[in-house]
Amino acid sequence: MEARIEKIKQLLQEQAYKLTPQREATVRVLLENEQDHLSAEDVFMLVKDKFPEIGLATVYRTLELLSELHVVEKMNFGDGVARYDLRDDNNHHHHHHLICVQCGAVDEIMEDWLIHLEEKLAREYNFKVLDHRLDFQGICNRCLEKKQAEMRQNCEDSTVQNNRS
Amino acid sequence: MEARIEKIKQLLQEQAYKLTPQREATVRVLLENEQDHLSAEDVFMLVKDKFPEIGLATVYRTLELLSELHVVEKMNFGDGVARYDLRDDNNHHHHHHLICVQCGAVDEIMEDWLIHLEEKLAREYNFKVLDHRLDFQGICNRCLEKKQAEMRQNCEDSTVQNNRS
DNA sequence: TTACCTGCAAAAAATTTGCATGCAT
DNA sequence: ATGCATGCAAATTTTTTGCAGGTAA
Repeated sequence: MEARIEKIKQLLQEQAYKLTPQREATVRVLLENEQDHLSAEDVFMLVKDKFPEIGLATVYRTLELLSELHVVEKMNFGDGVARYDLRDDNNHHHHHHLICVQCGAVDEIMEDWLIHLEEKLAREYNFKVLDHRLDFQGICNRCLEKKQAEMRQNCEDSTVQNNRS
Repeated sequence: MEARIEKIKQLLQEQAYKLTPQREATVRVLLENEQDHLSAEDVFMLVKDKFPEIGLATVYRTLELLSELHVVEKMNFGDGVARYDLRDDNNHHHHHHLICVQCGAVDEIMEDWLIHLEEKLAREYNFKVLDHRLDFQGICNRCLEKKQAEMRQNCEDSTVQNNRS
């Protein structure tokens, strides 16, 4: 944690930016919620707990800055708000998203399945890939299991009823 | 074209919606610009040419409706506006996007490269895929060629200068 | 100092909603 | 007449910007 903050601090300083207390608090919130996909408003409210006098605009400006430095990635899952994902130490993101249309959860797959597709693109389409994004919409394992459990339950119920009648 | 309008009309009527002149004009604009990725505002301005008294809210409502019926897909490319993509006749979209970070062009690849990944997801992650989205950010062939041409030009220029001196 | 940073408030941009009216069945 | 649809304007939501003051090298 401290090491990653240090690294981000260096990155900022290389470009003559400062890691101000507000920026550090923002980065800490992002690190502490790395698996979530927080909106600017989410980040703002979490930062406010530690740093009540911060303004929303500062959070926006910080996220914008971190986005330019490729420390975070600005994403849109189609719900009208931008969400921010921390990138890994090499400023790469090798994950894909599994978006559950039932419960809204966003899970991640930490593998990169697209390397050979990127090569294919360079070769066949003359497109130089700098980054990619892969999202799947569907039903997550938890919702599937819940549904299966319900179906089992219904089945048992009807068995009981059959026995009764 | 007329056949596809007819199909959409049927889809609407199945759900007790009407294909009003405003809605038809909107759908026609989408069909005529199928390869583009129009924003609501874009659609509004194009529809206004044929149907000057239409309101922006109606366009939004129509796009929302078409989106619910899976006639169009609402997409976000991260520039703050929602864009709308017509789906094919089976309400599937088998395309991926090539987004040029230089000129902003959005090209499409009309193949589906993810079928075996979707199988893998079902198998290994117990995730039921309903839809997916694959975008690549990078530099398109046109910008690459332009850059290459410029480099050739620079090279020739310096040769001339070398000859002169 | 100088240039960066901040909070606040106002502005801008995108989208949604309320409402009176219109139109088809 | 009933209920869906519309245009307009107002409201909401998300994000950006202007500005006056603060701060650290």
